[in-house]
Amino acid sequence: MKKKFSLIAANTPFNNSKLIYETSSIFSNLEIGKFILVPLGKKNISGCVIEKDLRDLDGLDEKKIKSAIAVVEDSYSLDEEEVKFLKWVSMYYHYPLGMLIKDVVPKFLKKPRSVKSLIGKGREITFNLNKTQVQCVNKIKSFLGQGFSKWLLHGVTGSGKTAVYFEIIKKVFDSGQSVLFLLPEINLTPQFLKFFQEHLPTKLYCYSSALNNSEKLHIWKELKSDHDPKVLLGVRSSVFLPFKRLGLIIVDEEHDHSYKQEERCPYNARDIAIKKAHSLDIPIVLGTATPSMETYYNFSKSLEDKKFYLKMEERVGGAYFPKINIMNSSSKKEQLQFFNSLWPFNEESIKKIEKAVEKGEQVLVFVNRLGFAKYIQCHSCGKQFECPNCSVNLKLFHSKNVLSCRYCEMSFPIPSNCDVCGNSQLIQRGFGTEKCEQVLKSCFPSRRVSRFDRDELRTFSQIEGRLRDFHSGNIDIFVGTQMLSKGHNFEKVNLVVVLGVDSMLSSSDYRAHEKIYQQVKQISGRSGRYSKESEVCILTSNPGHNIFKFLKDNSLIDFYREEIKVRKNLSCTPYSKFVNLSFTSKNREKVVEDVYFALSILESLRDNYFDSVKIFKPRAHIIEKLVNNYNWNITLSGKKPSDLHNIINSLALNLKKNNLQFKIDIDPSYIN
DNA sequence: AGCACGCCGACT
DNA sequence: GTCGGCGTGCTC
Repeated sequence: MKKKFSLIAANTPFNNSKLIYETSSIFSNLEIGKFILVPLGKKNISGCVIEKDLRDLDGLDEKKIKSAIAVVEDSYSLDEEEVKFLKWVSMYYHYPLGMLIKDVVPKFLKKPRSVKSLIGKGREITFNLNKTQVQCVNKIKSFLGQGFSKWLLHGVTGSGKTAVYFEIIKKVFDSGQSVLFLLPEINLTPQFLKFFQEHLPTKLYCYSSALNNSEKLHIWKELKSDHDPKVLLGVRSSVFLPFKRLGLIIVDEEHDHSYKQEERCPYNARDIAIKKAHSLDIPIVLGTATPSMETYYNFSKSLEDKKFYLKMEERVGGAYFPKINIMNSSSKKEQLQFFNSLWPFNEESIKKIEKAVEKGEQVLVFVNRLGFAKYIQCHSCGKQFECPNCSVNLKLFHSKNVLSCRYCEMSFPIPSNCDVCGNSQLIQRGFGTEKCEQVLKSCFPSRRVSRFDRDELRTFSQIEGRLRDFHSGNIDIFVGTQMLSKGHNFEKVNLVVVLGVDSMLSSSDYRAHEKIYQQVKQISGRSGRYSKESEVCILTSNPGHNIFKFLKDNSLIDFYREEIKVRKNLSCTPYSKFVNLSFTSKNREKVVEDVYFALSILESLRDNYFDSVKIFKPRAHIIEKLVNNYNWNITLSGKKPSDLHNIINSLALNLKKNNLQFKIDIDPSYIN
């Protein structure tokens, strides 16, 4: 009998993860998508069949090809559509298919632990939808079951997006189809889950990092075998789940950067969801209060695009927007921080907080940094205490009484004097949540001040406990990081104080302003959800900055119009596509040599074939040394995506010959 | 990515 | 001596 060969995608970067095996001796009819056990080196590993009956052995000597061993299990396989889809993701992100499959398909287990799907109670609920909500629902409904359509639901915080989602989801159920509801973070699932559980009459699933592999595999298998309509609430990795009869995808908080995976395959789940909706020919709804620049642009290009751009500009129940108050934190009086016991707050903000708590309200304080001080410095010689493994200063934590690095595990006891000059006066620079907590506690000794950050709260139940404390009124002032800014509904909060905006303003990333706008908007959404009068105080040493004008006037569209001009002039996203190439080595000279070698190849490729590609000079990553590895980048940009993809492929071929590895990040979420 | 192999420094 | 640290090289 003639031998048959198949192409297998396995978890190895070797040969771009695609390996050829002889499969005819064991399997007469092997299907694409099956996982089989194959020998690789001295080990047996599992891989997915991506092509069968190969005619071309890619110039490989037949003797070198080994025989596959066994099928992993019949019920554990991908179907051809999934393989096709994953192939596309692998191509688009230039990430080896076999490693992608390993990343997004739950590992095989004989007997996965079962997860009880929740059954919604389906209690009838009649929303009093306002006119805008009804219009949005009707528009989207009229396109359901009509194939692919892409919607932007741009609704300010508190405008009632959930009700709109709910109505559409119900309609999709009526036609017997399932819904994928994507959320950027696991902490946002409970509130939606609770609501859907109460009012939807169907099976509900949650999919997030809170599940272990066993539970993930169980859900994965259940989705494959069970055709009943269901809703799955999930984080980014759930775009890869194998739904049967998927009728709708919703991407909530579309602009959120948590949709971008930074490690392994750096994909953006929102973009993949759009591609998935397109290939399944179903509608997709992107919801947000602050669209990303690229989404805003995509929905404003033409009149036709604008038809799918739905705006909800009012808060339901006629609630008002908080007043945005920009405070100068570097007025003369505040400047002398050593004599100012209120720093990083100013007098005005402390007074506001005092007034609010006296009224029996609660106050939120946002700080974008953990710890007590950003770093410490010798007063005499200026020495800063740097991490020995990373090119960053060590951060001071009072609670743990250490200096520690946020990138590696290193921690040191706080030194009593400078190891260079012996001086014992070490100044604390910068601030974090701990510092703010301390200042507030000393300002308000009789009030209950509490912290909400990942340093203080390590487990899911700790987070829930602390939130319960706050909701029940046991906490007056809550100091937290971004993890407090999303999703929560606080009844008695009408004052929010935002600190640390200045460090974001000084970022070199071209998206910095967009991010600030989105974050501040998100944070202000926590204020005054149930009140007519509420306020957001932003402390900055640069109150005259343009961005604050837009924030104050609540004029997002004006801000975007201004910002998009900048993008156009600088040829940034959405006018140009970016790709980041990163090179790493333990040896600084080596990485610099590598990156300039890559540059020379790129330049000649560009000159000969891809003149639409723009190449930025190699430069060190913002944190050049990370856990003893030196990181350098080359950024490419261009208006022709195909040229970008082709130049990367050519570069990869060239560098492989030289045994040089690098990482590719398509549409990176920041550029330094 | 794993994994084995091999070379060197430290320690019962 | 031998245990174990991690640099290097290989895998259809």
